[in-house]
Amino acid sequence: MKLATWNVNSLAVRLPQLLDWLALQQPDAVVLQETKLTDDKFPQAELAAAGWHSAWFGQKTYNGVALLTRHAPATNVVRNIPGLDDAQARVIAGSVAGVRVIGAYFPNGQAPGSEKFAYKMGWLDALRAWVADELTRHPRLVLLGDYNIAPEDRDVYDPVAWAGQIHCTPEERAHFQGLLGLGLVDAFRLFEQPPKSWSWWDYRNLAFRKNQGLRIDHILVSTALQPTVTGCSIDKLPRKNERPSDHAPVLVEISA
DNA sequence: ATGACTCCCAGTGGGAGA
Repeated sequence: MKLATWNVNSLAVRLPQLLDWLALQQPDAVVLQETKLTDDKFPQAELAAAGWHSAWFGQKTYNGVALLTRHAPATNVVRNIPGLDDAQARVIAGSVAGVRVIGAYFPNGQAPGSEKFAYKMGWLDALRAWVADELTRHPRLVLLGDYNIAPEDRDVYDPVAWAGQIHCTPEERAHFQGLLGLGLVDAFRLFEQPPKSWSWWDYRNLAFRKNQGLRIDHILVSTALQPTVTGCSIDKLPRKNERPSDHAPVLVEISA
């Protein structure tokens, strides 16, 4: 099966592109972040007309996530982290063909020491505890989305300039390692990849043209699934659109 | 360079993103 994650930065703006991309890639399941739509505005009919089942969870202006599936509706759908009192719509999980799929839009964190950074840390604590629990029930699990964390210096176009900055702080990287410690592996790094592989490029400064970006969108697979992973890649093509999201989709292929 | 762009809600400016 083929799974994908894409921060679309407004589903209202990106829906035509998303439909084109789904037709091209034909994934089995896709998680979206930053839909920026209240639930009443989710384009369920348009996606259904294109052959997609949808589960969604949004809010006004910010955040918002969705889980699209090709063959059947996702089952046992969960919205946000159980037990975490969170006003922000950041997580949607569901079971797809025997795989537990958790799509997440991790908090940005703004700047180390800020209130939003503290929120990010608390959210990451809750996520880790919940994913640990999910793994006991669902050994075949994929955690994918916009992590807003660049795990290593090789995931940053200018690691000196970004040292200690948001997405690159030791605290955020420790949380990423903590998720790996649950028994998850970064699918992208299971394979040889082009150097300077990023999933996000700033809209400003001709950053995409200069390939100045960060790898902050990730697909973590459980150790039970790891032997069945046959590929993982970033699809830069949508970032070349006339009106792109600032993020590119990431895809993983699982043979089982 | 505390910028640059894009999106949103607002309403002709400002917050947020990363």
